[in-house]
Amino acid sequence: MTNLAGEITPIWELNPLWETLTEEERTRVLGKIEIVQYTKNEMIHFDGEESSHMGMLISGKIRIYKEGIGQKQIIRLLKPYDVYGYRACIANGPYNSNASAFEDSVVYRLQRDEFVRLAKENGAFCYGVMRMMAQDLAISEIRTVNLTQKHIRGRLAESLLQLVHKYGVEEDGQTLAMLLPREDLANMSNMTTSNAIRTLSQFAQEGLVAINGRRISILNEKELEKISRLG
Amino acid sequence: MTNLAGEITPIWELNPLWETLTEEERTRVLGKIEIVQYTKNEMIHFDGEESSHMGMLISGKIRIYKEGIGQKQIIRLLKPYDVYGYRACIANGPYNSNASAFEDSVVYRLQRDEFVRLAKENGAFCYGVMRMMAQDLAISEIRTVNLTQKHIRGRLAESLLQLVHKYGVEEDGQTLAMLLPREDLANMSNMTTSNAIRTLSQFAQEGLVAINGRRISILNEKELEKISRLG
DNA sequence: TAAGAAATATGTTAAAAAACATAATTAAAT
DNA sequence: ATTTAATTATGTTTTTTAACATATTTCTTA
Repeated sequence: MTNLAGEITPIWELNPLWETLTEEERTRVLGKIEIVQYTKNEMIHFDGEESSHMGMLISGKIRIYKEGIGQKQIIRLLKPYDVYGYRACIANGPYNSNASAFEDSVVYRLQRDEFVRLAKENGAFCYGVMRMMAQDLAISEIRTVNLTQKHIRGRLAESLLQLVHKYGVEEDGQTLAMLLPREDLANMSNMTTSNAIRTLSQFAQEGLVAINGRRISILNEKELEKISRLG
Repeated sequence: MTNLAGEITPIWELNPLWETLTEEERTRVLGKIEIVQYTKNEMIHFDGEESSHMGMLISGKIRIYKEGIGQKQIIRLLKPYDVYGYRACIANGPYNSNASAFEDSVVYRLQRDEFVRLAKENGAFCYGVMRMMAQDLAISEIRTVNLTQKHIRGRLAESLLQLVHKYGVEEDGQTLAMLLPREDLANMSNMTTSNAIRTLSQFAQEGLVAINGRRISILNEKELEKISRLG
């Protein structure tokens, strides 16, 4: 972790979450933000550790995950301008998941007390944070059912589609812009790495995807959706 | 569903969530609350249906669940003075789960717009609702890992312990106060009904619990905790 | 650039859980 | 009170997934 010096881009231009801040709050917050850099695979925070900051990813990619019984469970992946750690700050308690940099990443971070102060003094901001949390809660509950009830093929298909929607594809219109190791794909999909590798290569044999090392191209999105839907 | 007439008990005496309301808001809200009765197994709301109300359970028990691929998934069980449906109201969208009365139940319910108005006009109330949601989100994420990574015995042990902590035990200090059909126990624990029955009877053979029809007594909580912890 | 480590691939075996089957018991309805 | 339906119980089979094993390839890094 390295603290960087430099100009802070006005955060309300990066994520509409901050648009409800007053002029006074904007000035204050901009003065409080730290620019922090993490290197590939560096830990950002730990499950169980008392929350100290919330953050907004500026560049790079971050994974949020929990350590299960011998296996990691990726809860969500972040792309630039996504925020993280805000739930623990609001709960005024420990983080309930780990965060680590997927690749070299830069974040803006804000101390818990500053963030909580905004939520307490600005009702519109509070309401916005709450709506974001309501969204995350719905996603989490849907996810639980998907991960527990779908079979391996359905879970993997779903993860691939999530990657498409989260990070998009390259100019060819089908190659995932996110180059994810099989292990992370497995941790997203609640399966062992072996099974992620095996199932992905089955998908390739069936012509649903094309594999070129870590580069995965989605050849038949419709069919993957069907596999995901039917479990 | 039956609308009942009668006095509304001041809700801030039932659940501290409402304590932040001003005198004016208290009077207004009390005038808006409806008393509604549901009979055993009656549906209260459906997944996907546009949210119209949030509610607070006054008497009885309610299950919140999602329909998975051919199997229900119980997300949480409510006891009196728990609230439900508030997430969908805040998100200003559809419910993302089903709610049904586990037994004859009475609820106080409040229209979405009224609830949202409180959250928008009263920052302290908004903050309280948000903290509750932060709690629910943490629980949901922990639950996902537990349900996906623990084995059957671990999942069932965990459900039994949850029932102890949620609804408590009878005067003998060990018999669950909640008489849950095996099917619901299975739906809480992400397993088939057969496996819930089989595993529970294994626990009984091992002296961890005693079964008397639907009455389950917890004989060795320590050991159940161990089984739950180790998966 | 070579050696070592990590990641990917694929086959085989073992364990876990679902599906299926059928009986016994209990609860509900007439 | 008696029939019917639902729930509980338990055994057997099949499917699914993890665990294990071992090449092969691709990245690191010295």
